[in-house]
Amino acid sequence: MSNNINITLPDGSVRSYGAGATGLDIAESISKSLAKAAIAVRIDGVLSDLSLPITGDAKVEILKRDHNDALEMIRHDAAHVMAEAVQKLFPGTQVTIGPSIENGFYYDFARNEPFSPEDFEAIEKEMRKIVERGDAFVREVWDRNKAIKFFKDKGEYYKAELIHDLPETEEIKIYRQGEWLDLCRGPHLPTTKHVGTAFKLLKVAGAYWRGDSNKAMLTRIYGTAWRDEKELNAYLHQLEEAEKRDHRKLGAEMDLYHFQHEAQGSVFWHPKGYAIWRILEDYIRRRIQEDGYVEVKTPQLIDNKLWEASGHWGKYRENMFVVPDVVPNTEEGGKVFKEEPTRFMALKPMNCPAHVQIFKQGIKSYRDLPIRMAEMGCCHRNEAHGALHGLMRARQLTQDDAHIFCTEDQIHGEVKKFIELFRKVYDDFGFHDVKILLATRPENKAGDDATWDKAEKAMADVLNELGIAFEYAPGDGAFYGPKYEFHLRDAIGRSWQMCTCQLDFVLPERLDASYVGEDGKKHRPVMIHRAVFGTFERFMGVLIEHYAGKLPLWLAPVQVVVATITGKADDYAATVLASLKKAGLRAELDTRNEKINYKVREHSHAKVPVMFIVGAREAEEGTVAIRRMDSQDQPVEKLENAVETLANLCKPPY
RNA sequence: GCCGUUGUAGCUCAGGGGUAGAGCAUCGCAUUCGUAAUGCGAGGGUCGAAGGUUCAAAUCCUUUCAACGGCACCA
Repeated sequence: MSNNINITLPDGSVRSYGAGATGLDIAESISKSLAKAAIAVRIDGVLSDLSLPITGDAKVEILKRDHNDALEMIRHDAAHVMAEAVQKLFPGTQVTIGPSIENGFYYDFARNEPFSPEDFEAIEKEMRKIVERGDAFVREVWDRNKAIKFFKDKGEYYKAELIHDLPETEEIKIYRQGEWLDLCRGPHLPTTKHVGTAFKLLKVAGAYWRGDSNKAMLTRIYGTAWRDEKELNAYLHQLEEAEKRDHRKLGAEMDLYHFQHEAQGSVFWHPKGYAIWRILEDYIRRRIQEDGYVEVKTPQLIDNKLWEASGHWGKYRENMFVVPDVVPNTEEGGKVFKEEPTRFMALKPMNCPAHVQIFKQGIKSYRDLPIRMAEMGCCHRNEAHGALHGLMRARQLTQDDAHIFCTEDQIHGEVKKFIELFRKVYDDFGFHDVKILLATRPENKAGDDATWDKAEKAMADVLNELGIAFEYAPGDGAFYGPKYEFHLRDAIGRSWQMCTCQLDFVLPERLDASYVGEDGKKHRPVMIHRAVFGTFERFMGVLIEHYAGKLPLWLAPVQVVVATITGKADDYAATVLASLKKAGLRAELDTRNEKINYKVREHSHAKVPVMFIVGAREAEEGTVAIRRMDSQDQPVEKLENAVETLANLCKPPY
């Protein structure tokens, strides 16, 4: 065996080094400046410490601070530095885990006293000291039992548990920075100095140990870290900007809707908000009618016997609003119910069981399939208080729902048809960055594994055949079948599931739906649950944030305001408004006794996309001065031309 | 549901044991104005709710409700 190893560099050149040479050795052999700038090394594609000896032939890439992976390492190291700082300042705090995340890092601590944002300054100060100290991150491999004992002796029970649960095959790696050390799989930057000072602690939050709500609640500190101050400030600025796009803030400012305590989690839609709703509803109706859907309406309150049969009573009850099927007691000061209720109904949390009931009316033939049964279905879900989040997570929600009853042979065609519909719709709304997941069987599931195998394979096949990239989300499926999840991000980067498409082999069986096949025998239909918007509520929330409230003309609740400069133009302004309304536009009139500056400012804030401004001159000449949002231009046009042009611009895309 | 933070006028916020404040918004009057705030005046609050401490509570304490940030759960 030779003592030399061949290292292939990214430019294709091959150099020979003694076995055990490190990334740093290689960098030094290339240039002094590279060695100085190097922060990590990629060995055969695996990110590693610069100081790790390389034992065999390998492809090696030296990474500098400007590399994308560097940012992740800076954040991970910042988490370690924070953990040391916290343990120094708050003795007795146990460390648990602290990964890098998108835009930053966090560390979960176990401590009886919670941390407060007021502690941040002290922690950051201590972190800067540790960075300034510049200790090397030293990698050590420990014996498993020694490591467990070490951490237990230190009172670090969470760490000991982590080590105990690591697979036998895994090396127990410890990274040391000066006196402080932590269990970690690495890799790390050469020294704490490399973390830099472009970091900031952002918030404290509770988080369950190992993500399990039955386990202890830890305190998590979130921070962000960047290569330099400039990047950090840009990010903090971006956060501020994102706050301004928040649909809850814009919803109030634009007078779209409100919430109040008495109907927690349910929306009071104001005229303008509901105008947007109706535009969405009209649009999606046109789309699904073209695709051969029929529309139905089903009951809100349904006896629990149906929910028992469908499986919701067993698997979904904690999310349902249950209503005793009893006449309430009306005695003053008496109990609400004289006796403990024994019969129950429930507000529907989903539309599917009701749609199956419609399917089951009469006898269906294979010739009737597929049946695409749609409903703008209003559902109620008893969401945990902490889960509620404006329009994104409400207790009353309305899905643009449909269930497609089809044969197994039709699955491919129907799913494909649906994905084409999804693409058209999201394109029309300007949503181009959609993440697609295939969610597979959860633990709490109905149906046998063979059925699940079949369903999951069918769904993966369709996407593969259509050449659509997707990722798996193991365990995230509905209890009755696997599903596609289509996720969009909100203003502050949170991802929300919108569109969905779920295959279901279970419910038709449970509710005994059948059709007569070509062979004259009974068969089970397959059910495809799908929603394009998902829910109107969430779709609107994302829509508002996506456009920062500045909705495209066809969606704007008020498309144009006619604003007068002087009372002398009031009569003319009324005729302008009439022409706009006649052309089918959503128009309003502002003849208030205010200066035009004031009106322009106010309607701009209300995000009205177009203003027709009329004064004495326009009244005289039969024209309007047109002001588009965010434009300094004020072209003056003949009224008829202006209305026609605007009407064309306001046409829905479909 | 769990951890933390915050609740004062319609909105944004100041005040912090001794008579409840500002700006914007609202209403009235004046002004008739050319593209992001015209002037003057008036009205508006059980200080989230309940209980407690105190001569006195918006302020201190307890409980509770809600909102916000996470976690868990999910469209």
